[in-house]
Amino acid sequence: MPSARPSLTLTLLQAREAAMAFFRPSLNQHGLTEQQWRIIRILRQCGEMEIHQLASQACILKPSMTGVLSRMERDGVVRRWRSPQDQRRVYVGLTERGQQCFVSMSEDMERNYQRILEQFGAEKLDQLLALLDDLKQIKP
Amino acid sequence: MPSARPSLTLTLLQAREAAMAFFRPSLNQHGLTEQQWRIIRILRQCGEMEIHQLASQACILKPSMTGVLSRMERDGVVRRWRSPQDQRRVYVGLTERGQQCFVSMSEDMERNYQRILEQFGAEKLDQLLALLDDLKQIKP
DNA sequence: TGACAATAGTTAACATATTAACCAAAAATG
DNA sequence: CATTTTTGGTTAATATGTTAACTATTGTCA
Repeated sequence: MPSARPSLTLTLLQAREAAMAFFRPSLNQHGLTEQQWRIIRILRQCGEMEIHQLASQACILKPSMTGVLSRMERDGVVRRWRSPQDQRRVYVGLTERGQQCFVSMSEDMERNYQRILEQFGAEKLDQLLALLDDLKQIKP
Repeated sequence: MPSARPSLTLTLLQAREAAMAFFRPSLNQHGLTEQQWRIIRILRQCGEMEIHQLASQACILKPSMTGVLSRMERDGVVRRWRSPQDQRRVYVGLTERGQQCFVSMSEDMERNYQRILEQFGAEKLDQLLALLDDLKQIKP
């Protein structure tokens, strides 16, 4: 029964699960998956972009992206189009319905975020986000 | 193009991906998935336990657990048995092969961990783990 | 005791993760 | 200019995530 060092990646996962528990009910009510909401949030904030950029930011691998975007396009929340200059590149952006989807979610999400702040504290959250931003920079 | 607050859950995910990038090659070489390694690591540290306890610690939902444990049992790294007192409860533990699997991985994992420490720093890692442990406590 | 609720796991259906293999278009190179 | 390499996406196969519904077993309480 050796008492080993705590696992960084497992602790990150457990902490994220604790935070996600605040948001999951809202996602379910709006019929959105985690991945779909990440995409909507990023596209809302950064505007249209190429698929591989979006995949990198949203932590979704390209093969998954293919399916996720197909379903979101089917549901009318995003649209895709190829660059005329470079036929390899495909751009993605929110549709009007996608914008509305973000707006109708944002009040709920803000409320959930405040509940986390109440339990965790604003200063600690700032510290945590700063450390996480640093950790994001490490490379094998 | 509103500049919103950074997303806690997304930042946690991105940071975890950055850390996982150090370990994934070793996992692949040993033919283990992330989930399988989490299970092996937890069982090694805590000993045998019930499935729902393991699921909770490993952040794996019970329906996923069914499949993961079937495959690991098929491969001979874990074994399952029902409690005679309470026929609902199923216990899981590492087999001898499972123990060996952990040992043969641990050198690699320790080396990867050290590489993260070099880039990130031991103090910052301690701070981060402490904050994450706090964040794990929040409840909706 | 018997109806009922709670618990532990599984099954089903769909969505996503992961690796490898593949294809088309563009860039690099000789 | 033709060959090769690189880049951006897709397809395929297997593993896992997620919710809901379901089974079996145990605990509760009138």
